Amino acid sequence: MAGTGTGVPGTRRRGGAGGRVGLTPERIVDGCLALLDEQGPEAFTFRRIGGYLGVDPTALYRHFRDKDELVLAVADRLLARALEDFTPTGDWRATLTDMLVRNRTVYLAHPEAAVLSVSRTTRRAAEMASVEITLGALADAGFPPEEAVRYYRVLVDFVLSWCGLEAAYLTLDQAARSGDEGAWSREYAGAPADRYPHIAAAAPYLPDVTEEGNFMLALELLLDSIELRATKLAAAAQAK
Amino acid sequence: MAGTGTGVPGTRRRGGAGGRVGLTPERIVDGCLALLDEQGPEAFTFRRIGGYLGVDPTALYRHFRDKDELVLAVADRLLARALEDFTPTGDWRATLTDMLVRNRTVYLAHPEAAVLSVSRTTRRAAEMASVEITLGALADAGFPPEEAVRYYRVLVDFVLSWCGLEAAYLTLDQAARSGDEGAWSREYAGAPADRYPHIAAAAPYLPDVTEEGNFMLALELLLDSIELRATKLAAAAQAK
DNA sequence: ACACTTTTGTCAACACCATTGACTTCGGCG
DNA sequence: CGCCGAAGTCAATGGTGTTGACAAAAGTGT
Repeated sequence: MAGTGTGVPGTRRRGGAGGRVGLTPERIVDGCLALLDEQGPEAFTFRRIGGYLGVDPTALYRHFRDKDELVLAVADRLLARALEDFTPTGDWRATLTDMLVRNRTVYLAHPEAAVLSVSRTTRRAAEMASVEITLGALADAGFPPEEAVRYYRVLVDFVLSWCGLEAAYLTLDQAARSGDEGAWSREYAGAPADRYPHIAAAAPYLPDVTEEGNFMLALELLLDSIELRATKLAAAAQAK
Repeated sequence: MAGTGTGVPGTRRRGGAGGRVGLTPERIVDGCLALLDEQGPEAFTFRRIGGYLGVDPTALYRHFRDKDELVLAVADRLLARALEDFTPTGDWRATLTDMLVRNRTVYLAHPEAAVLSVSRTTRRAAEMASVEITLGALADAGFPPEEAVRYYRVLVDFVLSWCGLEAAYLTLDQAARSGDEGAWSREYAGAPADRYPHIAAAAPYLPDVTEEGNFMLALELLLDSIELRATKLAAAAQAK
């Protein structure tokens, strides 16, 4: 049944497709992103998306089999957006940093989509491009493919998992967040100093740690080690 | 309200508490873990938990204000289990490694519970103990509190997020997993070598990366950098 | 031009979810 | 013994994703 008709294959809607085309996957995805920006993550609902697009909620099922597929579509749009105006430089470390930071930025801009998508692999164009860039940068650093693969996996799993956690955190509703974030420093500061001396000593500095700075520090630590190994590798090759 | 009565404070149920005590928070949490292990994460429902414990679902509200509080209790139970037979050694790096590996082991043993709990901060006994140990190890390494706090946050967020991703991956249903995991190496191996030369070169080595080895490498990279900074710090202190 | 097929949106309904309030039952304390 | 608060039950509410039967619209084949 699918693939019948006389239309040229590859065109937008081949031969015999009818219906009022007021709704497209693209428009739906755009609507989801706009809706998520305006209202919170709790607005990511078929009913509210439908209402936002002026359409019956179940009409979305004509374009996406279920909610998971819709989420993946939104996620893939985000990945593509992260690479939109990206140009790798000659510095492999700057290239890696730039790309990972871009990924984080785009994920955190739409946390609920990130939460559901970081654990999924799309294997589409945007993802392939990211992988190629990462592996290329590691090759520039001087690593042979079998070693570059290991660092690549560390870096990609690092950024995906980290963003997943941050995004999950942003997705918590108000009650849970106020219970969490605010109380961190407050409750830790109130810890009995005799039972938890190190916590008591460290508590005053806890609010100084920002999410952004925390991510950047972790990334810096990882890249420091990788760079160190690269220089050692180069030195060994030199010596031989 | 709380703390009234004539009973000895600290006893199980103080003075004037009545009712048939067939249900305790401990029993509920145990039931949740057992239920999550037997059936999937989709079993984490007041209705199904109640049915599993042979009790009305709404009875749980007598012990936990809402579902979120129940999740926190489960999360803290996992943390406590990770610390059960833990004894820090004199080597700060070995201590950190041991504890983080323990956390991962416990989380991956209960992936469904891990997914729900890694993004939450419990601020309860087990978590406090973990934090104290971590900060203590970093203090042993020679870091002042304001710097130890930063590395502590990196390490805890690293292990939580990483385990969250691994656990989320383990909990994917069959359809999504077969779509994901198998195709990784397979589809990347089939990538056109002219468009993705680095992927083509690295593809043969991709199956060599195990989840366990990947985690250990990431942890090693982080600790390498931290240790390096510790030695530099010690050298600077020596020179002065 | 007309019937036909396929798509697209609508409507009503189902099953499940967390959560609430009123009600019953129980147990220890005064 | 009577009381009062705690523990458990029951029914109901408003929300969710998802499904199936139906109606209208747009292109195609003849």
